[in-house]
Amino acid sequence: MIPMVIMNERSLGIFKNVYTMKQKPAKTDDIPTQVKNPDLVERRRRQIVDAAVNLFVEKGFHKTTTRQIAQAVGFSIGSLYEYIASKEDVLYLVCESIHTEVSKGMEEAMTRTKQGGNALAEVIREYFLVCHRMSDFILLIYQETRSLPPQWQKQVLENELRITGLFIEVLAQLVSSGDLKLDEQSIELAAHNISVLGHMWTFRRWYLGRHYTIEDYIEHQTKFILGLFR
Amino acid sequence: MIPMVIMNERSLGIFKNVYTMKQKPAKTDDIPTQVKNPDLVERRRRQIVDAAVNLFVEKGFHKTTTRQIAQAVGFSIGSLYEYIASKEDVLYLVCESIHTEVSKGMEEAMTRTKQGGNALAEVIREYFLVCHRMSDFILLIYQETRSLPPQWQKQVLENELRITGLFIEVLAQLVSSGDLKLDEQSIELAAHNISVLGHMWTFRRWYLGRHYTIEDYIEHQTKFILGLFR
DNA sequence: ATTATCTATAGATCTATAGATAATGC
DNA sequence: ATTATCTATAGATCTATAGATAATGC
Repeated sequence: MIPMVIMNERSLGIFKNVYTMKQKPAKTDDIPTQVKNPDLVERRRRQIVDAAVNLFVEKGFHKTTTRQIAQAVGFSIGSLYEYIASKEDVLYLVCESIHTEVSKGMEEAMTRTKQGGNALAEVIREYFLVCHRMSDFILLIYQETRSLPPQWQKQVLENELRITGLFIEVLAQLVSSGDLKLDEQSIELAAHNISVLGHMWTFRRWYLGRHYTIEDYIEHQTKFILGLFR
Repeated sequence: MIPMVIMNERSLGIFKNVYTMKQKPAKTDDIPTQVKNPDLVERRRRQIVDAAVNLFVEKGFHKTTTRQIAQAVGFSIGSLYEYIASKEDVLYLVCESIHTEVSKGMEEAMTRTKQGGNALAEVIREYFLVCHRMSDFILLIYQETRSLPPQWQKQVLENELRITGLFIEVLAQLVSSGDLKLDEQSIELAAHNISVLGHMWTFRRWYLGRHYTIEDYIEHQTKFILGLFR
């Protein structure tokens, strides 16, 4: 379950509905299949995703062929097309799965830190660690979202907003508890900044990774972000 | 000419050679051509870049065909291959040209603001405006750098570092003039952050552009970045 | 003669499907 | 009988080049 963003509606009215969009019906309904057994479809699609995500990370979407995907999964090209209708479908399944993984990581982090004193620093830390673990996959989303058909592209972008919404939630709580004084727009932009600084570790890792550990990075960036609130 | 990063070597020794890498010989030397006249090569390649960049922005690199590029330039597929040796060459020319454009914008900005009182805010402003103007093209680099052959990929990443180096330079001057107290690593990361927050406007524009003008964005982000230095 | 450009196409893929085969359950 | 899987290939590209043609300069 994706936690809804809880916020003070009076002070944060503009965020209503933007960061809380319901998820579309599960992917099983979106992508046509010739196979009747739903459990089998789910299982096989998980296999497809597991094989494809590695190929996409390694060679990119366009340079990976449907045959390579089928081979990596361990069945024939014909069978692959029983579970999807096009190559783009595989990319969508992959993007979906990555976002689910990130969301799951963040949910765990949120419940683990909700009670703590310095909630913001804790959440930033957990988020950055998720970005660290998911580095290759987040990068993939940056690079290949545009290869998706428009309606799915939109869905991936909404997923990004949902994660940004988690930071809005934390910041809004700090505001309503009086620990922080920020207007609506500043809260929103700060939340986007946190999201993107997490991603920065993934797409500048070719440089940062050679000069900083993830712990260095978290420490410095947390100081930087909290600098706003002095 | 790319301005070298001038810095206090004692206090900023670790940056030596990393952000100041010399540019490789001009692209004309890197990419083979069948045509003898160098002026013609340069002129035609400019035409190729102008046509290709728009196609790549519109459809992406992989979904653009060499025939479409040739047609958009206005000559035959055969002629196209007199000026390049592979489709990847066109992508490299495009990436090169985008970086040259961004660098040019930043150089102008740097000379225009160097004398001013609040140098950092001015430079940030000018940089963000460059990102705004070059939005589609910076996004393209994020998406397609990985489609380049490794040696050119590396060159594109070095170009990114050069731009980050400009911010290091400005920050280092503030430090040496006593207006700012920051250690080496914090300066470096702050410079990366500024670079990436400029890019953020390009890759989250689908959302931010509907809620903020570029002026709003500059105002808020400048406050955010300067927050570090109170 | 030399340089630049064009036409026509070789050669290599790659996606997606039709039709055949094997496995499963009544 | 029904469902899942496989083999073989149609059909559609797409990159890159060979060889022919046109333009330029001595």
